[in-house]
Amino acid sequence: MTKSRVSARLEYVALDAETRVTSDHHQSLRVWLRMLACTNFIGNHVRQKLQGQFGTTLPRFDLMAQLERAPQGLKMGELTRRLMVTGGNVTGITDMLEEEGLVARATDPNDQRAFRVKLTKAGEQQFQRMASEHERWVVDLFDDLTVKQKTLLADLLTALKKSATQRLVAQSGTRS
Amino acid sequence: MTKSRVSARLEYVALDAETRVTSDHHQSLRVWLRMLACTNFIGNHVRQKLQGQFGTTLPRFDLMAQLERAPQGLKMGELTRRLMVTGGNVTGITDMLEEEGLVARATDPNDQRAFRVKLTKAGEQQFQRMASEHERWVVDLFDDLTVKQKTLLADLLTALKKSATQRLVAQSGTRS
DNA sequence: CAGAGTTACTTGACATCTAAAGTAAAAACA
DNA sequence: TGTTTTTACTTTAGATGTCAAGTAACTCTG
Repeated sequence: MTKSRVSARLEYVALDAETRVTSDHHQSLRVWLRMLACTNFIGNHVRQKLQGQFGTTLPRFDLMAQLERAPQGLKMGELTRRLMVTGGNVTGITDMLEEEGLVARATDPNDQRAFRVKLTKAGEQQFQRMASEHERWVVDLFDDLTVKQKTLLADLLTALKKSATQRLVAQSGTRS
Repeated sequence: MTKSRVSARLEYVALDAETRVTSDHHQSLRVWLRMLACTNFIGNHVRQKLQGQFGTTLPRFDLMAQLERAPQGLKMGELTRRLMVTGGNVTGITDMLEEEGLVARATDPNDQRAFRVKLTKAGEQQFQRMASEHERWVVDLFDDLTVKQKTLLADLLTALKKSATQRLVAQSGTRS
């Protein structure tokens, strides 16, 4: 009810200068919610496919994807940064993947505290099988967008990431 | 291995018509990853703010946000659809919010199985306080984007959602 | 109206996640 | 050199999340 009322309001906003202010004010929020919905939708789909066809999960796939492009291995901290999750989480997922024999922790010769996490042979093989399928799924979902639209979307996302990062830096700078 | 080779390849793609096909093929994947990174980044920020300033969580806020625009209340199933999460999850979050006195389950007169979940007075008040802050955070993160850019982004996301939805429908249709 | 199938929700097992506290090694420094 | 501080990772408690099985109420059929 209310949701449709909101949508309805947005429809005739273009006609009403008074309401337009409200619309502009809410624009960022609406874009954000739409983006979140989109991401959830696609993410859910990919997750279900990954579970159904390979019996694995999205976080495990993501971690393996990071390792796959780092043949020399990655330290836990590096994985934390790249996956944008907390360290404890990386520890847990790595434990799981290690139990499954897909990754291995190798001691870092330069630092006894750290590990280099690498894909095992089995991990590489499994990842290769999953990666091409994974790409197919994503490409398929994006299929109605033109190359130009995708380029535009990528650029806007880059701009958004930059904006958000700078705002965050500015804010934390002010705080101290 | 393959992935880093891909990145390197993407650099000089503009010069090579033969390779451009490959680039186009990977474009959707790259857009998707960028979108995911963006969403995670902003989501993490909002979550931390919500935790720090109001001691609550993003899923609770999201659920309350849905209820706030539905004064007559929403059934659990409706929440499931809108939040795009499973029913068990909605049950859990609703339980928490109910314990905190922010929402209430009212029996549905037409259906003894169902509830109408509503915000309590306290819930409404708390949500109002959170919502304006929440919007400030988001607006701030989007601040470097122009109105035109945000409009464009919203439109592209709508197109993407539509594409993904249709592809999904087409696929499940084929399957049966 | 009785039985079968649906629907609405909850429960249980388990995998992610975070935040915060803990451990041990490395680095900085006095 | 010996102490302090950082850094790298793990552990813990608790909140989400999924999926699948369970329960109870509705609906549909004959």
